[in-house]
Amino acid sequence: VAADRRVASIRDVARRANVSISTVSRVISRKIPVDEETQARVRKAIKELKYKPNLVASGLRSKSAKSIGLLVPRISDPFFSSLIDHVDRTAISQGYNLLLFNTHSDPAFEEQVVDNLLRRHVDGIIFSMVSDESRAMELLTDVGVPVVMFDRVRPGSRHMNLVIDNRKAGEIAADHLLGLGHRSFACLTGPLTISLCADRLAGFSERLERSGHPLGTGGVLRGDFSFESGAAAAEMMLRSIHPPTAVWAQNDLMAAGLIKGLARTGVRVPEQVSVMGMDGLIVPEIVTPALTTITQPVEEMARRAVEMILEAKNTAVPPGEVVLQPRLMVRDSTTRCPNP
Amino acid sequence: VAADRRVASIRDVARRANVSISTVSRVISRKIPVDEETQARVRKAIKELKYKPNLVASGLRSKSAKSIGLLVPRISDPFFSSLIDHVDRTAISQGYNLLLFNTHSDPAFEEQVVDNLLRRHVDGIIFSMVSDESRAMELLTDVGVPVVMFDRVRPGSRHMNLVIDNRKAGEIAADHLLGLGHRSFACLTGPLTISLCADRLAGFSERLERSGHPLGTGGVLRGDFSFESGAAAAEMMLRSIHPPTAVWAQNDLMAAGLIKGLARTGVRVPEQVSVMGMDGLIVPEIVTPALTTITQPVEEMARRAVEMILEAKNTAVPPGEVVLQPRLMVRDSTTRCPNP
DNA sequence: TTGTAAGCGTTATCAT
DNA sequence: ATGATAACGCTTACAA
Repeated sequence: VAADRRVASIRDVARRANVSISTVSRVISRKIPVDEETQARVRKAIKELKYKPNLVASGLRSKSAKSIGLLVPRISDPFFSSLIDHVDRTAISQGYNLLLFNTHSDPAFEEQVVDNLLRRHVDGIIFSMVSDESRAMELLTDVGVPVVMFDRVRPGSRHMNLVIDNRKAGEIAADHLLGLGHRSFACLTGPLTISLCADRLAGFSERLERSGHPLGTGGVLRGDFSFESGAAAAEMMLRSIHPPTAVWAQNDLMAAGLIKGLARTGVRVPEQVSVMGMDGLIVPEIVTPALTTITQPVEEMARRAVEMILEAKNTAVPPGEVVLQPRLMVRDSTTRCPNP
Repeated sequence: VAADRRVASIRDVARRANVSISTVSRVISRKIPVDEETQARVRKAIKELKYKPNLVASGLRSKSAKSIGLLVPRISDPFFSSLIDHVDRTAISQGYNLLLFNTHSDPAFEEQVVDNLLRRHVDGIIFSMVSDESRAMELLTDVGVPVVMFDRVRPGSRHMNLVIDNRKAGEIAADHLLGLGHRSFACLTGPLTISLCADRLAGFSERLERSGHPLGTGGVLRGDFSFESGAAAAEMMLRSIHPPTAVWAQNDLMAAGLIKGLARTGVRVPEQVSVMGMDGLIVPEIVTPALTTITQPVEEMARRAVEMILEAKNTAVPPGEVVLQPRLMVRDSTTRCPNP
C-alpha cells in the first residue's frame, strides 16, 4: 500500500545541515567548489534524510530532465527490443533514462505519440518511423531538441540520420546466393512504403540483374516483417511457375515464418530452397536450420544514436548522417543450388 | 539540427487569448466550467501557437507526471518485451507514459536503478525483481507511490503483488507429460534464487512424486532462462544414467536451446524426448518442432498491473494480491512415451 | 566559499 | 466564470 509520506526536499537538507539550499545544490552537482567541512555536513544530512534530488523539479528549472525519448514501431520485434535494451544501457551510463513509446506501426498513432512525447521535454529523441509517409517527421521540426532518425529515414530530413547501408545489405545477400550457384530468386520484403525495404530490394535485385539472373515476375513477395507474413509467403512462392531456389527475407522473423511455411508443404530448407534473413538477433539460432542472415550492428547503432544526441547537445556541429555496415553471417539455411 | 526556438507557454496563450493563465489551465483540464466563448478564444490561441502543455512543469506542481516506471530484468527476453509492449498499450490508453528500466538481472545494478527511478517521481512502479535476494524491495517501502511487484514476488511484501500461479504451472506440465505415458522426467529451471522458479519446480516435482515417478537425481537441470543455458543443459541431460524421456523447461527460450542441443547430438524431439516450455510468446511457433508450452496471460497481466496502480491511486482499498492462471498449449514437441 | 532571490511552467487557493 | 498569486523543488545569476 502506498503511504503518503512526504519525501525530504532540498530545503530539509539545507535546514538540517545549517546551510542554504544553494550550497546543498552545489554539493550535489559538484560543479562549484564547496568547503570540505560543510560538504561533509551536507552529505551527512542527505544520508540521514534519505534525500533524493527531484528530477522533475530540476528538469523544469534546468530544462534537462536527463531523459531520452525512444520511439519504435513495435516493441516486441526482436530487432527493436534488442535496440531498446542497448539504448537503455548507453543512456543510463550517461545518466539518462528512457521514455519508451510504441507507435504500433500506425501513422495515426505515431502522430499522437509524437505529440505526447513533445510535452515531456526530453533531452533528445531517437525515432524509428513507421513509414516514409509518416507525417510525424514534420511534427518534429524545430522542436528544440536533437532528433535522431533511426533506421528508417527519409531523404531531405533536417534531423540527424542513423542508418545502415541497406542497399549494401541487399547486395551482400545477392552475392552470397549467387556464389552458391543459385539462378532463380525471390525477395520477401517488408512494406515497400518503408524506404529501407525498397533500398534492400534495390540492392538485391540490381545485383541479380547485373549477373544476368534478374528477379522475375513473382520474385517480389510482400510481407510486413511478421512471422505470419513469412509463413503466408511460402504458399505464394510455391504457386509460381518457376519457384525460386533461393529466397532472401528482409528480416529473420519472416525468414523463420517462410521456413515454417515451406516445411508445412514438405519443402526442405536448405536442401530444396535456400533461405536467408536479416537482423541477426536470437531468431537465427532458434530456428531450424539455423538461419544464414545479414546482421545489423544493433549495439553500435544504439550507442551511436545516444552519442549523436549528446554531441548535438554539447557541440556546435552535430553529426548529420551516420551510416553503419551490415555483415553476412553464414549458418545452415543456405547451401549450393541443387539443380544448377 | 536542433534549433533553440523557445516553445510557447501557457502565458503566451493567455496573453493571446486575453485571459488569465488560470483560465487557460481550466480550458485544458476541463475540470472547471469555462464560458463557451472564452473557451473558443483560448483554443484558437492554443492552435495558433501550437501550444503543448509542459508535463514536467505540471508534474512538479500537481505531483503527477503521468508516468509509470517499469523495471524488468531483461528487456530483450521475449516475455518481458511482450510485457513492455502491453504495459505501454494500457498505460498510454490512460494517458500515462512509460519510463523503462533494465536491471540486467543484476542485484547491484537493480538497486542503483531503483534509486534512480525514485528521483523521477513516477505515479506508480511495476517491478519484476531480479531475485528473492533483491534488497531493492526494501528501497521501495514507504516511497509514497503504488508499487506492483510483478511476476517475481516475495512473501510478506507490503506492496501489491501480481503473479501467476506458478505451482499450478508445474502441475499442468507434469500432468500433460504423465498423461502421455512418460515415466522419467527432468526439469530445466531458472535460477532457484527466484521464488517463481522454485514454485514451478515444486508443483512439477510434487505432482510427479504423487504419481509414483519422482524426479530422480539429475532430474533438476539449472539454467538461467537463456537459450544458451538450454543448449548446455542438453549435454548434462544425456550424460545421466537414465536419461529422461520428457523435459519441462521453465521458459521457451531454454526449451528452444534444449531442442537445439539435443539435435546436435542426434536426439530427436519429440520422437525420443518430449520437450515442453513456458511463456507462449513467439518462440513456440518459431521453433521446430513447434513447442508445447504453458502460456502466461501477458496481456491480462500487463493490463491488471496498470489497473492496480490506478486503483491504488484512486481508491481507499487497493488490491493486495492478484493471481492469474497459466494455460496448457499443446503443439508438436511432446508425444507419447516411446518405450513405456 | 556561501547566501539571497528570481525564475522554470504549471496547478491550486483564494478572491472578485 | 474569471483573475491574482502563491506554491511545487530545484538551478543559477548576483551579492556578500
